[in-house]
Amino acid sequence: MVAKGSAAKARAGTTVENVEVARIFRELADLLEIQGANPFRLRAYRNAARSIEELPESVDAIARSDPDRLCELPGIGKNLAGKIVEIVTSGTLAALREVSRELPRGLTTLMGVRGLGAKRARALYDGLGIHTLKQLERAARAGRIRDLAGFGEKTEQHILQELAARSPGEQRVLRSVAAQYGETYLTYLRALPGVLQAEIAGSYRRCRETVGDLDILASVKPRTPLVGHFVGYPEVEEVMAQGPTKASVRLRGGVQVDLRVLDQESYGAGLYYFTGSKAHNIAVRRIGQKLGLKVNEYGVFRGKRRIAGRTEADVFRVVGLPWIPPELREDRGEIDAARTGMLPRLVELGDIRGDVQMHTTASDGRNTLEEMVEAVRTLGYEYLAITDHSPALRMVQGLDRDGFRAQMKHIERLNARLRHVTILRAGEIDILAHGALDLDDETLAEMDLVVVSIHSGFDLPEPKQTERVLRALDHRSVDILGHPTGRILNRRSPIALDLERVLRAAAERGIMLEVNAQPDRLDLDDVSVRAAIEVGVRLVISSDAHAAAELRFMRWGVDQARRGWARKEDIANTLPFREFRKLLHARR
DNA sequence: GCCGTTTTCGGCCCGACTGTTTTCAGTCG
Repeated sequence: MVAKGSAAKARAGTTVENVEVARIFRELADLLEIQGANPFRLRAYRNAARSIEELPESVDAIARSDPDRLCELPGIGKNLAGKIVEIVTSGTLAALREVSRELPRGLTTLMGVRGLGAKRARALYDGLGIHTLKQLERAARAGRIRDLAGFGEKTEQHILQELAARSPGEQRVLRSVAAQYGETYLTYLRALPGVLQAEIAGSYRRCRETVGDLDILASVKPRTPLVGHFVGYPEVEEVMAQGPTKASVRLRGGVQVDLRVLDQESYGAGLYYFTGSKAHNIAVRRIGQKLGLKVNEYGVFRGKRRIAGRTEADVFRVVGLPWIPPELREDRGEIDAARTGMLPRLVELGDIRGDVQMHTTASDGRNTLEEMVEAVRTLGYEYLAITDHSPALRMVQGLDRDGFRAQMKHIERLNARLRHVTILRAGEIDILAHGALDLDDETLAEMDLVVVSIHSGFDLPEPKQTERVLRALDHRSVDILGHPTGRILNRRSPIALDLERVLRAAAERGIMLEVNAQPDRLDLDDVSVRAAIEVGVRLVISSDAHAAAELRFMRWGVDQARRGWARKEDIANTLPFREFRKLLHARR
């Protein structure tokens, strides 16, 4: 199916997406694994897939214009460069067709079932001819799987459970939701006497926008029965595994939580190890190896002697690196940066001086302007922009020209008597179908700050969508492009946009891009944040609050920006009000 | 299949738990 879709696209003359190339490589790796191919070859395909996925520019464009440059991408050599060119030009991959002559493509979906890997997929196919989830379920129900060598009754039951559990809960959990589950669990665990330290590690600690599961790490005094306490948590629905130092449970609501218990001497090494990412850990372990050291979750060892483990900083120190913030640990260049003293000093929540997108009851907000101002004051910000919607957004009753003018007058009166905080007269103006703005030029020119966003026409093809956005950015009153890709996590894909061109245009015109901090938007994403900074685009982090309580979403946006290597100076709303205002004036 | 402050050949991260095994393979993170 993958190859067919690509072929159709290639014929239509449009580009093959990076994620699609990555998916083909992953599928090929899975099939090769089932065939029993050299494991390092599989790793090469999977590394390449990841590398392509994280590439902020189009691999299709590189393949067409300058194929030699493909070999400069991490994990891509001559062979894989050739395969990328083949995918981009023909839409298919001969190697994939070849493997699927021997093995049905569907076999790889079996590997998506927890507990089934390549070996068992192969056994299921060879023994029972199973290559779809439906066949798998039927065979399990009929009790035919238990007779296969290496399988048993328990495995069969487990497969049925996994199949039953999977349909609704395949999505990753939003970081903000994971935070609620995780922090409560943590409080419960810490309350057990004998628990010395406990933290959430994994992708949650790395501040990824979504998490697959939660990894909790704890150190205890000897003989503390933490695993028992862990599985006894009232919200636990199912205990999936339980050993002396490790356990996995599934909570009501479907979130999986893993616990690892270590003693204090190993806590730092364990925290480091289970924070990941896997790719980062492997890279650092390799450095350790070259120094004659063994790095594992219990510490760093020279021979049998542990030379580090109590803290993360110790682990980094003995392999010759400074401590690297978890947000950067993705093996995207942070290790080289650390080695050469080039790690960025990342922006922090405390650096934020203003919030420049929020809504009031004048459009779709739930609190009045005065209530929002008061809430902003409590947070200690110096300024805020009120950015109610424009008229095109019918369903929320956006403001029209007169509405905005009345609101601006109102704000002027409020500003006259406010101290310590200034309200910017602003709006979130819709970008209409062909890139025109949803408010007259005169009113726009009177505003202190103009955010423009797309709220309709999400499905335009890339060239049209890109032209539409570029045209909107041509408007001289525009200051900020709001939630630039329009994606909603787990619900709506990003619009098709040539982000490179948009970034270049924004850089030229001094237009800022938003990192929208709504936990289901987090738009721009981490890779795009970094790409924006690299071409010199200034960013803002905005809560886009639709209620006073949502002003606190700012933290999710800051996390996201940090993952994109953003420093304080990359984020315009870390500026004091005078300087931020100067920045706005300089544009006009 | 990639990659190189030991290398263009010979490496490529490491340990816990489960279930099916009589000492370990498979899977996962």
